[in-house]
Amino acid sequence: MIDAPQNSVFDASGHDHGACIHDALARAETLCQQQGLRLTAIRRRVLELIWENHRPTKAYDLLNTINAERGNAAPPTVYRALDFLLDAGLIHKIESLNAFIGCDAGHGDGHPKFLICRACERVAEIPSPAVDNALAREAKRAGFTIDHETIEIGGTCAACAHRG
Amino acid sequence: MIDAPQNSVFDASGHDHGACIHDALARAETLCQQQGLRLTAIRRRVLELIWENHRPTKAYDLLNTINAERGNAAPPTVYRALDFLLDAGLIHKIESLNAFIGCDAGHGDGHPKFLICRACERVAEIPSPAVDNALAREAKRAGFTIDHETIEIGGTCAACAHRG
DNA sequence: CTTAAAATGTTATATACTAACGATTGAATA
DNA sequence: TATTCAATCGTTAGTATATAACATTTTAAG
Repeated sequence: MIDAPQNSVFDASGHDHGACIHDALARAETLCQQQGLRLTAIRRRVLELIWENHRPTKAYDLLNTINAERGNAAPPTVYRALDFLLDAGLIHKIESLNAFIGCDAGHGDGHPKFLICRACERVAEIPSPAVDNALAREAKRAGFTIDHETIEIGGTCAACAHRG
Repeated sequence: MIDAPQNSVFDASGHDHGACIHDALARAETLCQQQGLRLTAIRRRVLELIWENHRPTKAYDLLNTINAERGNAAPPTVYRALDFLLDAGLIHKIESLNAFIGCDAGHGDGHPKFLICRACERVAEIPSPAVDNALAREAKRAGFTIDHETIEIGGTCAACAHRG
């Protein structure tokens, strides 16, 4: 009963973290190559740190790490890398946490939506055509054209609820 | 003067702005009286400024205004008033803008959801049981217990789209 | 090679928010 | 009415988040 829950979007069982990071970086390399974008050393390292952390990661935590490694990072160093990664669709910003998380490519064509566990700080990026459709209907009713959706659902994941 | 769009949740036609502010403050007075909360001068003024602006309003804009009026406001002056108003449900925070807007009491029991026009900066608070239900189903599927929803849809309102 | 654009380094500053503690106010009641 | 305790507010200081502006370096294209 202490095991991680099965069949959950938060499920980490069978998760090879090293492979997960590696895959994310490989996907980033491919995407940048395809789009003619430059995944420079700093940008790559920032993306890697975000995936290593595997939780919403703060800009200044990245800054401190990079500084420890290279010694000469200032805020713009990190924010510029983050801006690049956001524009490339390789990370998402969690507005309600002022933090950043890797895009897990699980949301397909829809807008990204996040379940955020306040207990373990993990985030699940979920697809939901039903939510997208409902929002599209509301927007249409209002004559509103959607550019971007910020959908961040805070609460408690199954595993943390079980732990009490 | 900004043109008033027609037939929209953004619709401001037939909108008597003075009455709108007055009504919001009257609702606040009533609610505080009912709940035994104290709508002090600062809190009342902050709420009034937010409604006067009728757009997402930044804490430091409030601070500057209050300072011009009273001369001795510091950040905690404004943030404490904002915390009170948030707790009382009289305003909402728009996370994607780090700004605050009056609660228009239009969302009923559901979680608040916002359509945010990037052109005119106006915000419509929309109810949508369909969205709430779809999210509830997704959460249930994931074994996730929802505490709070941040739903902020950015885009262009009908009036701004028409203006080109 | 040259050069223009992109990326990065660097300094400074703006914006967002909170901790801590003393002073004041106000409502409840001795 | 005086006392008192909690809520509110004033004030100082500090931390966290993010951007402006301009100099320098790197890179890809001509």
